[in-house]
Amino acid sequence: MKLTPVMEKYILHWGEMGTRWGVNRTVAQIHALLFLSSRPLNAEEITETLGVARSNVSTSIKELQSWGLLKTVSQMGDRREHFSTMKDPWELFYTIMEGRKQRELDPTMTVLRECVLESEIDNETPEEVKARIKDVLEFMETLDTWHDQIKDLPKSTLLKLIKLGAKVKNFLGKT
Amino acid sequence: MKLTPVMEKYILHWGEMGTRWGVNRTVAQIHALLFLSSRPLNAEEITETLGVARSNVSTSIKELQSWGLLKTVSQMGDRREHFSTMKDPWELFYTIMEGRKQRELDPTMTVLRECVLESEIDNETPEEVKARIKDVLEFMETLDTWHDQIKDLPKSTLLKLIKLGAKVKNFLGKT
DNA sequence: TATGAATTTCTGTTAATACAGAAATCAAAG
DNA sequence: CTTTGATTTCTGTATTAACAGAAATTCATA
Repeated sequence: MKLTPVMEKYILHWGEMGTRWGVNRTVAQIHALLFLSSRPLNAEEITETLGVARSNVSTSIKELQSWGLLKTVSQMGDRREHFSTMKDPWELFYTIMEGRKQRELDPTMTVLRECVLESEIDNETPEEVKARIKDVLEFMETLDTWHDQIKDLPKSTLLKLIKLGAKVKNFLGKT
Repeated sequence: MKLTPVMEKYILHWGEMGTRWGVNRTVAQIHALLFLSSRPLNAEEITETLGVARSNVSTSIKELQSWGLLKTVSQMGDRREHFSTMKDPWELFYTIMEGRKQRELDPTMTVLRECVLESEIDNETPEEVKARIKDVLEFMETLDTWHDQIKDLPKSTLLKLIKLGAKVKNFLGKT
């Protein structure tokens, strides 16, 4: 697939950002490419367009799939799998949030619960520390609940909620 | 500073999580240590407690400071600087959000705006691609506005907003 | 301004990660 | 059962990041 300079810029930047999010450059670049592409691409096309190793593409596709970011499309008369991704930034955002929740929030809450349990019986962890850990756990549980509540809301509702946020601020600002 | 097994577990886990967020392990561990600590610690104490190189602590402290996560405290009769961090998870969360916004959202919006401008005049970027990039930019601007609106809200107000979110969901669910 | 303690910067080493290319495995169609 | 194309796994290399120790710098105090 032929990239225009702007598409290249977009993809390269996305790749850089990816490294800040704990996914490697190639993974982020592939996602950006599929996001811009008007049609599903197969692994070979991705390899050629981005100029990375075929094997790298294979690994990265698996990674993107584990995030639930890829749709796999079979085309008539072509054995090769073709990949595409969601075009709606909101949907994308949610999917990534879901992934982060599973990879970061859930395991952390598990560890924190263990910490709370163990500190109840170890007779050496200071009360202050116990309380602090409980605070973090509670905070994360609130985030988790919130995530649960909004994860299925349609985009339009979410936008309303955001505007609501603004109103609450204005209201509170005047009192 | 002496760590109990639970504190150690907490700090080690936080370090692991740090690597998923683009900060290195030591940075995250130092932050976790200061978070649990009942008093500000100096660089030497941090070094001994975590068993990492003194120079590493120095670099990591600078990194944490650049995120606005450290308070520096001078103690009477002690030339050394002592460091502490916020104890309120919400405040912490906001501070990190602010940092991420500056490091990720802001530069990305800049690049996207450049992409939009350049694609207006390059006569080669497909309309579809232009639209897609604009969508992402618009999405990020919405996030940015939202961030602006809620960043100064007190914790209590935010909690109310979250509960409101639940109500909106329930309401919509019934119609 | 000289001194000494503390911090920061510099340098070399080690460890971890990203990556390409080759080899092996798998799956569908004839 | 074989062929063909695709994916996955394996292996070696290169790049990046983490780290320790040494050197240099900073800064408060005398």
